[in-house]
Amino acid sequence: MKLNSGQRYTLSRHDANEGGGYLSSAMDSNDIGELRLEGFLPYRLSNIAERISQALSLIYAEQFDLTIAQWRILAWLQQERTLSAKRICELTAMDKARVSRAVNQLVERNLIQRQRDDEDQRTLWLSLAPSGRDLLKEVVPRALDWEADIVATLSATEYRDLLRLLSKVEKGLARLDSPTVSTAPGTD
Amino acid sequence: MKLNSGQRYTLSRHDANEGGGYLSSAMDSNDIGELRLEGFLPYRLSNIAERISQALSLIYAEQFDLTIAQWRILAWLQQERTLSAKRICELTAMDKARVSRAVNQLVERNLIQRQRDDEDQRTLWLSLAPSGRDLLKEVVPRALDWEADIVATLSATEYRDLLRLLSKVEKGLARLDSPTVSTAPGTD
DNA sequence: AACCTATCGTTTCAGTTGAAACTATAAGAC
DNA sequence: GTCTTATAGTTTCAACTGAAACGATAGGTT
Repeated sequence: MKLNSGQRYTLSRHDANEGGGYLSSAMDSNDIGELRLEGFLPYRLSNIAERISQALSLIYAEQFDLTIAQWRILAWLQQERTLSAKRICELTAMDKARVSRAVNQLVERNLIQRQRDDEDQRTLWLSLAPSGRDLLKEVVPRALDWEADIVATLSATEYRDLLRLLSKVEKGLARLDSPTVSTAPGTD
Repeated sequence: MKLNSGQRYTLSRHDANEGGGYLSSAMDSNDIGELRLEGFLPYRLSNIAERISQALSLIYAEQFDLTIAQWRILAWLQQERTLSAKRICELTAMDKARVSRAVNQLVERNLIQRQRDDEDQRTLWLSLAPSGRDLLKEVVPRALDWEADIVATLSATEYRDLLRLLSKVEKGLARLDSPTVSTAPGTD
């Protein structure tokens, strides 16, 4: 299988897509060593995600004075009741410095509360403060309303399919992120 | 239709999702004024996109000393032969300062060329230099290979569906991005 | 010609970011 | 007890970012 215009490279984790020749857009590109960005998933995803984030952050920022980091933390706390900063890092894929700063700003604004763990003085448990809960009651409907507008072009089935396919991509990602567990029992 | 736990808000661009009750995840949340992030498309997209970008940028950065901005510009130039900085801004959703700096770095490294338009001295036409073309011949196969690994969990149909659904979302976005044309003749 | 407005790209500057250093706590080894 | 190593979260610092100001060019009006 001629993978890419004679170029050789060493680490090929998969040898071939057993179907052969599907994944049309990307594979077509591959055959001649060129890239068609419209068919390159990383590009498409980050492009769309960035546009959406930019547009959505207008709601967070202008109307509620929240950064994206702050909003994400609030949203997760609303869902999980209580979380450590470390867990938030994992959930949001933000680094701990960013999380630390956003958390501090939220605490200063009295939107969330911080409490030391009794058994491990290093960890702080974060949870929504009443005013944070109130704020979310205003932001969340707007965010959901806005999302509904965006996806109005999709049918119910398409919407579900999209989420499902994204989950699959996420799984593929996780598989590569932890290549050490290749033969492990698997925690899924 | 009870949209969100009694909260009222003024600008609701759509009145109802005529299907009613579909978009399960998001709409379920909406009914009780809470947000389930797993079903919130903006969150899912930016989360996955960020993880992918982070992972992919290891290839660009560590092995080829390219920032994401630089890589995007190279990839677009490979595809379009010649572009102005302005057009690159539109294509990549990056602001012009960022593009300007990335372009300068690429010119310094002799990966791209810059040439003034004869008729309009303000615009500079950018194109790949031979060494830039050579570099891409190395990077592109790796990027495509990496992508193939990620989407190996998807069937050919699923992969195409995903791209198609992303396009639909993009269209929804574009529709909202230009809300000024609501009553105008419409430039679509 | 002079003037006004618009556009392309660069630069400035203040705010944000993340890698690495750091502080404080924990837990195991001796 | 004292080491040593590990972990949670903070802070430092240098790099990056983007909004706004800028310089240069274009095109229209008078």
